[in-house]
Amino acid sequence: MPRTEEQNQQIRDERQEQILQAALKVFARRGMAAAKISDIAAEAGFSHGLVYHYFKSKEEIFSTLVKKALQGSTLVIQYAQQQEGSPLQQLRWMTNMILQNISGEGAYLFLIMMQAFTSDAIPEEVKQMMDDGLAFSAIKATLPLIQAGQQAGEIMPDDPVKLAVLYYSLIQGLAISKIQWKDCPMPDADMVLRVLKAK
Amino acid sequence: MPRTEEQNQQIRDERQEQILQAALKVFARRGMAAAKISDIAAEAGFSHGLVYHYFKSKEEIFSTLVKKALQGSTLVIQYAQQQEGSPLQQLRWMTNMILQNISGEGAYLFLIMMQAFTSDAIPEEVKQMMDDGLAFSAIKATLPLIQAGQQAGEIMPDDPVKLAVLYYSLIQGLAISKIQWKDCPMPDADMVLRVLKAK
DNA sequence: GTCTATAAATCGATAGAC
DNA sequence: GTCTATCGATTTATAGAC
Repeated sequence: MPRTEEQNQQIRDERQEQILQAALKVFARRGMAAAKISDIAAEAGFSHGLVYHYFKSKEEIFSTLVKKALQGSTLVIQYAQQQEGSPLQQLRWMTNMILQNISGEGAYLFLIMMQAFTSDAIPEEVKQMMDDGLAFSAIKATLPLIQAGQQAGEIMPDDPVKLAVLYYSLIQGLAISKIQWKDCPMPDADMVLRVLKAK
Repeated sequence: MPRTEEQNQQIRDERQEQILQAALKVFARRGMAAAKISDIAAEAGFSHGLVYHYFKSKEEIFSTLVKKALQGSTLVIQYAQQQEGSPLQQLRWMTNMILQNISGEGAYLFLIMMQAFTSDAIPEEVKQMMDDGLAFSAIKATLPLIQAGQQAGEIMPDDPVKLAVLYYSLIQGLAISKIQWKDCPMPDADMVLRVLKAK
């Protein structure tokens, strides 16, 4: 009895997701360039031929992951601004979400994004995504939140861009620390927000 | 007229340093795996054959750079503890040194170290260096400073390890931000130390 | 849909000329 | 000391069998 088209579609979706999950781990651990298609295939439990059945190239897999990571990070900021409460409370909500994310598999996505930002050895399409302003969108999108907090006297009066850099540097650094040292003690949101809060 | 042995030695030292400088840039930009020997040779202005005349392999070049980076970072901590003043003042001195370093070429060394920490695709010798405790030596070496500061009431009372993680995460994140965004506004030492200071 | 065999290209490393 | 030519291994990507 042959499979229905519906079942085939389900298999395809499943495989695609399995490959992406496997690729995320391999890319994070070995980097885009050092990651071999055979590594990804082995991690997912398939032959390397199958990977090429679902993705045109290694670059396409990497691009897909970066896209997902960027979308995810902009979403968190949007949700934060829809939360109730003062700007500082919104920032606290967002920080909590991010810290929670970092503690799980989410740290890998941070590493992928960082590779995309710092490495030259990435697909042209990914470079494009970075240049198109999506790159600093996180900082830009957070500026209104910071400025509102400053007017409310909750956040220290200083260059908002500098404060945003400070904040995201800490977040990014924590994600890396978590990967470097799996059981490292993680600070809570309020400790992170000390870099922003008014005295 | 043939060169004297002295002149030859000088040429060798010079070439070795030129290759290391070029390799630092290439490794930081492309990662250990993606970096090609021909890239390094081109950056230094030599043929790829000459690189192999001075280094046994690509791995050896990478290991040499990681070693230098690790030595440098432990040195700063040692010097900091020899500075006069309170623990917080010593930390401020150290933070200033690091921030100054990051603003220049030093950021590349941070990236190299981070690759060494996070990537699986690195030489066995380098992994050894990390495992041998040199890895978290920065955090360990800073603990006395933090604890002294807590007793003096200058630093907030909390798990010293957690505070060290917070501090170094921020430092590391700032180094990465600086590479991602060459002209990003950098905070001063006191802004960084807000994550440690007592209220 | 999945696998194995294979082509094509890339790159680390060496040998030998100058 | 420096360069060019070349080997050998690895890896991406494809073709074709099941």
